[in-house]
Amino acid sequence: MPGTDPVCTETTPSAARGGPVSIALARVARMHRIAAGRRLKELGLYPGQEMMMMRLWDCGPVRQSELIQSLGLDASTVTKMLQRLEQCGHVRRGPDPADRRAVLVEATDEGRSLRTGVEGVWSDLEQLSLQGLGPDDRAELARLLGLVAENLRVEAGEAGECPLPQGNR
Amino acid sequence: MPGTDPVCTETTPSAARGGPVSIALARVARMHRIAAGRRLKELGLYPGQEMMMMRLWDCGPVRQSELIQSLGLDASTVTKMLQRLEQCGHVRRGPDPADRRAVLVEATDEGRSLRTGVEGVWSDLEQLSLQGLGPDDRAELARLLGLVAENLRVEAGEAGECPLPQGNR
DNA sequence: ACCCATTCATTGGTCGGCCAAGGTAATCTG
DNA sequence: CAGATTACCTTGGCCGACCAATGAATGGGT
Repeated sequence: MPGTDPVCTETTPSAARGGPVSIALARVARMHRIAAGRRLKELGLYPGQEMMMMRLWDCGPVRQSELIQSLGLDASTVTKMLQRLEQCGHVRRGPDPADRRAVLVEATDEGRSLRTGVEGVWSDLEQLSLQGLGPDDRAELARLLGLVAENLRVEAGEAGECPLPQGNR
Repeated sequence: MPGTDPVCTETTPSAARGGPVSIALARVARMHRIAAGRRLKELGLYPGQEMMMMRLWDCGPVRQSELIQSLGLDASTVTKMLQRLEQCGHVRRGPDPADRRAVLVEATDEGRSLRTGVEGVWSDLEQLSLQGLGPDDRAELARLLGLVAENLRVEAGEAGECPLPQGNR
């Protein structure tokens, strides 16, 4: 610790020695999100909104609470995101006649028109990320990520479980 | 718009069909971050700050610009984060005598005392995430994540490259 | 019928993160 | 040595995301 220049050009902080995979995961995810953001920006979307729209494309008019559950996000996050999406014209919101405190959400035609663009972004990103990986490597990666997701699902807010494919209400 | 109940309990949005790995990656990363956040909160840190502190633990007094580069974050993000960390007493900042526009950052003793806690959180998280994975699966996951990181590094802001292990100035 | 617990959504606050602009200091030119 | 260009940081604005607290409507007990 005397007059040494610590150089410090370590790529992995020493305190993260105990979690190499976690570090790699965090880094990859951030880069992935950045790359997604760049592409989504040209569509007029912010990262995170594309998931919302995907859900709406599949669903037709949905109650906000179902969106919250299926996305695994906080209620307030969804509220604000929908307010912005509504103001941009991508989404329409209205009261639920069956439950006067609920809100029904639906993609507008303009929102639906984003679909092909988002799909393109998404598959483009997939292709970029997995460049140079053979089919077996890709499958293996998917499998391992699935296992990790299962491990984390227990304690994290469980985003996206679907135990009952039964008629909803 | 007829009386159909689309059920919609799909766990994967159909529009994301083209990027299964990307979807899994995003989900896992978010759950991972949430789990990290829960644990870091008990240490008085917010998710993201731990990386900053790790860097500072390794480095001694560093110029802010080096932090920016090694973390791969935006300059403004680092500025604000450091302002908050300074106000919490985890970090000290001062002028660089050699360059009057630069700022030197250093962890305080209080900041250094967080290290064991953060290491614990990190390894705890690693253990939770990789539960049930054998050593070879873990190595495989690390390898595949490394490949993906390399693919994304090209276009994303390259967080954490260290091309020249040479004495700096 | 009544009250109480639950659900649904919103607001306000905080943080991490980005971008765009700006100001100051160093450095590279001519 | 003057002028333009770069590097370093800060500010302000915006968005995604969390938590905590609130209000409104529903539903269940007794």
